[in-house]
Amino acid sequence: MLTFLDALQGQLRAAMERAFPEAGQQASEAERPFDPQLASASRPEFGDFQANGALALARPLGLPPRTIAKAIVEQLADDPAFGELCEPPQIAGPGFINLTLRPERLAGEVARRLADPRLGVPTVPGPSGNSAPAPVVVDFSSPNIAKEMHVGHLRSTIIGDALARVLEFRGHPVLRLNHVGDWGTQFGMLITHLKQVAPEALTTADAIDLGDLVAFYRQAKARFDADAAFQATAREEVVKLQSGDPISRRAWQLLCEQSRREFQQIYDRLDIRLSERGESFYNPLLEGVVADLEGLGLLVTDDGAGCVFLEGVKGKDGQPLPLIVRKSDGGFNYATTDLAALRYRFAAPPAGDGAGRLIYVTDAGQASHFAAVFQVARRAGWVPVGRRLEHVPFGLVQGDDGKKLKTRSGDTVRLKDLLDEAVERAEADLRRRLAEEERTEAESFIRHAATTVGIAAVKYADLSTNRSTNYQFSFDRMLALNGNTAPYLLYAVVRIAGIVRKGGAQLDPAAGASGPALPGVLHFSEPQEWALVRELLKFDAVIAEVEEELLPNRLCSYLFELSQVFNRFYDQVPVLKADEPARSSRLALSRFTAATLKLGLGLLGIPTLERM
RNA sequence: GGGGCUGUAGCUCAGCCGGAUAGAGCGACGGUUUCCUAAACCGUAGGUCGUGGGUUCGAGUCCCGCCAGCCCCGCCA
Repeated sequence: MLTFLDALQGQLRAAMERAFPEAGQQASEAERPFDPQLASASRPEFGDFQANGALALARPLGLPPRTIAKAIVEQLADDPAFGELCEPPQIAGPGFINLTLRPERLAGEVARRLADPRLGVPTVPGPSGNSAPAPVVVDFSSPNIAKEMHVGHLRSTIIGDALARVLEFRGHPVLRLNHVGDWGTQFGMLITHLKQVAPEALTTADAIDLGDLVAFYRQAKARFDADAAFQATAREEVVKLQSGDPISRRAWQLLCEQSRREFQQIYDRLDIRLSERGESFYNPLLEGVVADLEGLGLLVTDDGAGCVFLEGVKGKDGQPLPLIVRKSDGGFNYATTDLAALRYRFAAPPAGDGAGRLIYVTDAGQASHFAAVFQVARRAGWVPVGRRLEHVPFGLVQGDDGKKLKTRSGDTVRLKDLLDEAVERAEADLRRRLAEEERTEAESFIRHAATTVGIAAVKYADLSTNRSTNYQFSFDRMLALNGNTAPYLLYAVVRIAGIVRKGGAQLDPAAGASGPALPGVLHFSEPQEWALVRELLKFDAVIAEVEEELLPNRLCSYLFELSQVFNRFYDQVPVLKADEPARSSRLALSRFTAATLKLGLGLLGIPTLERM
């Protein structure tokens, strides 16, 4: 619908300017040209679009809104391009202009998209001619080395991946950066502990298997908290590591490699691709960041700490709050690292990534931290004009009790356990249904279907709620076969795929040439067909919206609504039993629906099944 | 004390740049097996959109006050 929307936007504005030339002239000169306020129709009976611009003009023009609407509609009647696109407009209510696209244009658009593997979603053009668009950095997941991935990493990982997929599909080069916590004072105690319990690991390859890193971390932490001598050694170890001591460095690498292997198991299960670029990467740049802030006159030393005082952020005593970038002991902290990373990502290659847009997917609790970092970066001039810098916050994962999700014993929920349970539940559910229906399926089929459904349920539950609010985690709800859930959508794909198979049409548009030919002209007559056509054609606008607003739940809602509209269509209109030419046209709509659901779910990081 | 987020049907949540009669799923009640795997479809009931003001032709949406919950606030990330 985006191409139609663009065309109508221009036609409406031109009509408004022809209807009210003087006011239009003034509006343009004031840099506030007429806005037709074109939007999707709020109800189907109003057509495809509604233009609300006449209402806003009532006051400045001193005319009743319906009179204004009438004048605009009269001008539209003189525009042949408009006449080819739309039925005659209707004026309704206080002065809305309702627009209905001509059926043959809708049908033509369906045919065009069916022949396109991208289903009509355009790719972004380069900024100037042939050159590639600037990359988008999506910073997400970001677990800590030597710790386990837990439920706290779930949303960042899943939301970040979905956003990256949508941006990639739109043709942006995307840098998926895993900003892992691989640097900092905790490595002092970890390395000290490693040196003492397994010194051979530092000289011999694969001498030990660290195995349970979490237990290792706990042991180190326990000793650090209890033993003053250990503490002192650990502090010295931090200094050694930072000064590049080879043995300390080797120990650090061992810990990182072990963690990386464990993280990768989770990423493989979730089918998530990430480039690791941890905090240590920016280590050599920290000095320069602070020096440059000082050179810019932004740095103030307060209580021995290097601070940039924030504008518009006041503390308890009414004094401005600082962002500390150099600790009183001379060390740097996460704010310094975040500033270094931000600057590097915007900087032109080869000294940086040359990013056009920088997206941080972290929990909402870090909002003020990022606001502070962003402010300092802007004041330092590290955010080039025209580039976008966005924190994409999300709420907590809560249990049924409305509190932060914990295990029964009160521990943090490990991501591995969470995924295991989802898959186990999906499998039990599938086996029960197979038994009820007296179906027999291969073990490999059952395991594959259960894994797909279980993981999809976890992902979809997270993505389908507006990310800014906390969300209540519930296996029962996410695995429900009805409602806005992954199982419902996956099953919709299976059913529609079944219809298409039986009807003999090709599902994959890319393979269209080898399958039975589509009808040359699509014929639609029933309102249910038109409702489905209109829903299908919204896909491009939905993708554009997710790209802009970074809200995956908009795509989820769309896919769910599309399934519902399809089910209504299939319930009320015969497809396989219809006579030609309706049969082919209806099969084409079915094929289009399945393709849209598959593509949309794919962009959410959810693979589909042919049978389940 | 300051700042942020949240508050919409019994429950879980949508609600796009302010637009026409506030939506969905679950749960409850009632109806429907001519095509695909009924994991569906149709209908009924259920709302002072936390609350009080304001702006506007028009407010769930914008502004201000208040209430409640969660989170953040100098050297952890």
